Amino acid sequence: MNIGSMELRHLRYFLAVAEELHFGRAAQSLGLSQPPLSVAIQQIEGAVGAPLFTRSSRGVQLTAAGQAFVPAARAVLERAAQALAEARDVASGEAGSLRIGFAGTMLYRGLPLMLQRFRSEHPRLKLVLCELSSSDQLLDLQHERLDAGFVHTTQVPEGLSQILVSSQSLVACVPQTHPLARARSVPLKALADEPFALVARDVSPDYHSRILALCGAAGFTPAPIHELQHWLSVVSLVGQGLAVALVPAALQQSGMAGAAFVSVKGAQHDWPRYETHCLWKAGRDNPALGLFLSAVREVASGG
Amino acid sequence: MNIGSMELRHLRYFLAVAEELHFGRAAQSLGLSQPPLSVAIQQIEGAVGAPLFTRSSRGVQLTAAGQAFVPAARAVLERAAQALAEARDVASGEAGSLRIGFAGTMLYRGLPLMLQRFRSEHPRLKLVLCELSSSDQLLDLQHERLDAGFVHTTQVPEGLSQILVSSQSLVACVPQTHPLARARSVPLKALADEPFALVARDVSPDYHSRILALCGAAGFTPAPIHELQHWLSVVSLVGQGLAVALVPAALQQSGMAGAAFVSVKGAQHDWPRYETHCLWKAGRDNPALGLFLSAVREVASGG
DNA sequence: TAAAAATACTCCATAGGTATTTTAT
DNA sequence: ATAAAATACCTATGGAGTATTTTTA
Repeated sequence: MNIGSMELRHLRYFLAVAEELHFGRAAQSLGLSQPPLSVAIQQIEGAVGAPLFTRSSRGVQLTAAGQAFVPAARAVLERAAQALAEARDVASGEAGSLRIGFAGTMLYRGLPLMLQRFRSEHPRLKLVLCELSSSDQLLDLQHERLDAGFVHTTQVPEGLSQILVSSQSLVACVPQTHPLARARSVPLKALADEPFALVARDVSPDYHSRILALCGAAGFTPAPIHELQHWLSVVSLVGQGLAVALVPAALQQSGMAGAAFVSVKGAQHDWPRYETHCLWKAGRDNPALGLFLSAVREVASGG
Repeated sequence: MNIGSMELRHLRYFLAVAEELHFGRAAQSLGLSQPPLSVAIQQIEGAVGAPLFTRSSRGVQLTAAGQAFVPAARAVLERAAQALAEARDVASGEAGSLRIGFAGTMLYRGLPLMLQRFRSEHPRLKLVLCELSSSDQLLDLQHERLDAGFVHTTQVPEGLSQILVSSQSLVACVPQTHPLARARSVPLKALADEPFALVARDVSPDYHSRILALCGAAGFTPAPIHELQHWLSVVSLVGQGLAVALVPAALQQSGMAGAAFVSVKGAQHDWPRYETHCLWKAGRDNPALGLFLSAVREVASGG
């Protein structure tokens, strides 16, 4: 008998004999008769290549190899039980890990609070956070490299489900040195003749085109246009007096120096709002995801 | 199926399917046909209590629980192989541990050298050293609480085997301030009127009575007699000017302050020598013991 | 001689094989 | 229509039972 034919059964039987030091009683405690137990022990001894017990009519003793094998066998059985339990826990959602994507602005709108809450409620669930642009997240969600993502998009692709997490208005972002910075609100058209900062089309194609459409509706085409890779870069550029922008209201919390935020006149309900959705691939089977989504729903509705 | 009926076979099969993500190919790689593999996988899934794979005609995918189970299952199999290897190594004497007893004076006669050599030759064998009186060692050897012991005795009890490790003469030990300290050699009778230090009868009954017999043969009965628990205490007492003694020559290396060693006139081959034997219980099966004993034989004969 | 493990044999439970069906794309 | 897993059913290995022998103290 080689290692390939060793089974947990052999370890269970071995430990029973090591415990009782008596084949008959060990067999009884295992609920079988003595001869098959003798056979099984001979089989492990074959696998080890050496006797594990010395037998005599006086009783049974562990050999040195047998003594060494006791804790080892116990460890295997424990590890096996643990393996089952782990898988069970992951299946029930009590343990496991989730890869969560998020667009940078979520850092100013609910994400930290939500994660903190979730972590304290489910300490055995590991969250792997990935800051990614909205479009990257959509790809990763579809390829199942992410379990869920916080995304800014109006067009939700086929096969993804969503929860609306937050909806914010767009506000004008101008340098503090700019004359408009002190106004209570400005008409969109007032931004017409300024360099305009936008997140790059491929980072958030949806909003890129939307904002251009808004400007078009207000009767101007912004020029020149600076394209940035990140919303924070947009605000930073404005803060340095180099552009104006239309940004989600949440960015007022960014604390970026030199940037002022002013609401836009005529920004009513018909205006596009800056919406954040939590997306996930429907039919994904990570059980922890269900728990995560209910936490998201709670925060989205409650606070 | 509960945990008690899980076998290593299931883990092997699971890992094969997890590897191939295809029941047919996995079965082939395991050298069996597909249906029994399907059955076995259903059995572990039963043990886990949740599916480990999502099946479709497109192929097979691991569920979250399955993903968690892969490393766990691998760990169990590795641990099992390790358990066999450990026991095998102990059986072959390559690993394991030995409890070695020794009388204190062995620290000055070969023991450190011998252990150092043995350790470098057999780094995976752990030696547990126990300083014990000769009589305690005899008991522990017979009760198999020790694998081997370095003992001073002439009477070797039944059932113990022995190797003569060293044989030293007895020398007189007197205070450096004593007039005899500067002599080249002294007759035993010169110690007649001094307080006499001995190791206690129950620590080394053999030598206790032998030394008294020697004194008797020399025509005197030492008095008063101080009984110490340890040879070093004997030398220490002498060093402090409170007694004289007959001690094994090895104690000259102890470096104890205030004690001088002088050979005894008339101490010829017919004198009892102070012999150290390595003893072990014959028929003891610790395979590492064989290696240890051959190392002892080497040192005993060679150096 | 007695107590205990090993052996001999018998049986059946179940692992594994073959043929077929079901399922999903 | 096809590819793949599940099911049904059969076979046979080997695990477990009973009776007996061997061993050793």
